[in-house]
Amino acid sequence: MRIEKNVKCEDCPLKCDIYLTSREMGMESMLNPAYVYYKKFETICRQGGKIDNSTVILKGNAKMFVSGHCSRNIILNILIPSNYIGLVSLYGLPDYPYSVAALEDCHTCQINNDAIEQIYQKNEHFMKLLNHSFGHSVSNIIDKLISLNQKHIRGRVAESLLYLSKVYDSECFKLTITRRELGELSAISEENTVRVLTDFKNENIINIDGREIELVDIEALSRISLNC
Amino acid sequence: MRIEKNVKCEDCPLKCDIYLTSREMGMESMLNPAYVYYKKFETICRQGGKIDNSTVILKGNAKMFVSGHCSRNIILNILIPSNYIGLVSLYGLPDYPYSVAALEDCHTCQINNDAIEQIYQKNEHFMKLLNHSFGHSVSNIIDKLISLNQKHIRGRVAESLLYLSKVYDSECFKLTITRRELGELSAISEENTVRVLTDFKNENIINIDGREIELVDIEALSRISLNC
DNA sequence: TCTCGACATTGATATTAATCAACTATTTTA
DNA sequence: TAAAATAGTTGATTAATATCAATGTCGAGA
Repeated sequence: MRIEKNVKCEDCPLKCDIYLTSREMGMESMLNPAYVYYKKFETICRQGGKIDNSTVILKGNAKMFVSGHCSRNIILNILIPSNYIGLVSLYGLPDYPYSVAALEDCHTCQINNDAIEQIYQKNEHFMKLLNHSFGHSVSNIIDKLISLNQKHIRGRVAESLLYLSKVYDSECFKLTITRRELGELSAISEENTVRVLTDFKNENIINIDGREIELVDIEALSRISLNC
Repeated sequence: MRIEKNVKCEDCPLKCDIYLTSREMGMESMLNPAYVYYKKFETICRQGGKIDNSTVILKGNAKMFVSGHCSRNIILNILIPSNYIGLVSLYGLPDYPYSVAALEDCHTCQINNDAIEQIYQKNEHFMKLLNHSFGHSVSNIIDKLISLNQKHIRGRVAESLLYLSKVYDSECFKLTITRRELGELSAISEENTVRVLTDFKNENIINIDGREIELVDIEALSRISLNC
């Protein structure tokens, strides 16, 4: 982790959103964003830690995960540039309910929650957006709950692959996560993750070359993902 | 389901909260709460259905659950008088992410969301509360996610019993749910639910007499619940 | 009171997925 | 570059839980 000086961040969504409103309200000078750089594997925020800022990923991938019992992790999301951390908890929780760790070197932009809170205290539109995002969080986690509990490993891996395809916005992508982490995304063991991937390959549903994955038969993946 | 006329609801928390603010803002007359009665087993709201009101349980128990694949259910919460339905989704989601069904005959108070929204549009305090409640929802479901995925059935049943003890606010309570539903609360089969209950009884951790359950050794239950 | 149906219980079996063990391939680092 | 660490793979075994089958119990209603 390193604070970066003299960063010019043209396309920082957090700054844009907040910057515009703060200027509108003449509170522009309060923002003082910090640009923070994390090396691969570094922790960006830790489950149980105090939330005191809103962070947006500018560059690099990160994983949002929860540490369960026996230090077994479940990955909730893969974060890509423009994704927020912490904002979902503004006014909500004092502590992070999850951890975030860098999968690659990550550049972030962080703004203190006090500043955001003061600016948005009377901004109904922003609060609505925040609530909306909360609602979707609840909905996503409920979906995950059902998947993990009721789908078999083939369905869970298929779902994860389809999810990653959406995240990377292509049917052909290079994984930023290990097989173990792909397992944690589906909440199954590393070994079974590999086995299912191999099966899918042999069934000509996907192509694998190391971390390069190509979804060949999306139709089949969707069908497998929906079966329980 | 039956709309009840001429109900006097002295201790309706929804009405109180909203009533006070609406009076403050001179919008009292917009509320028009409906008092609705549901017979045991009736659906109070259905997963995927449009959310157009906020409902508070005045009397009776209900279950909040999600229907997964193969119409297998997972119960998220048991609702008791004073618990809200739908409010958590105000501004958030257009559709219910869960269903609620009456476990007993239930009396409810329902207020149209449009009315609440207009009253609270500029009420920062209420929005904060709403966000706070959202944060806790996320947090609770994440906990459930970890439990279901990483705890064994003994731990999950122990956790459910401790949860029910909190809901019913006593170490000795009469279940409002069947064994099957107790299983759905722990996301395990009915048969294994019975087996674990019987084991707990033989280990003198609980006493069972039909639907009457007494938690004898809470210490042990907590320990079992925390083991993975 | 009898019967039906929902609920509860128990044992046997099958299935699923985790774990263990061994090994190969690929990166990192000294 | 060699050695060590990390990542990926495969097979065998074990453990956990679901499912199936049978039976018991209780209350509501004819």
